[in-house]
Amino acid sequence: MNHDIPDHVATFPISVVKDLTNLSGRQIRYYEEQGLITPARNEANRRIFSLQDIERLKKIKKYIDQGINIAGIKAMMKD
DNA sequence: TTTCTTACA
DNA sequence: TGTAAGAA
Repeated sequence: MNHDIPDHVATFPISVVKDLTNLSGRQIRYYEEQGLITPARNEANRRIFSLQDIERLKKIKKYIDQGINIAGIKAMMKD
């Protein structure tokens, strides 16, 4: 049986993402507002994140911890 | 109980 | 960025 979760499939609620990234809910929502991440939404308008979203946030946190601002991060991660 | 949006002493 | 409020 395949128990792996495809990295592009969104399944985690924000509470899990907070624990996995050490970012606050405020930060996670703000980064979405800034277009750095685009998590999906479920029928209840709840954000649901994929492993890809989580890796992206970890990368963002790394930059934030280095003192880089949103504009700078946007430029570097502009995919 | 958890998450969402909006607003700001 | 944190936190308060009110809604869902």
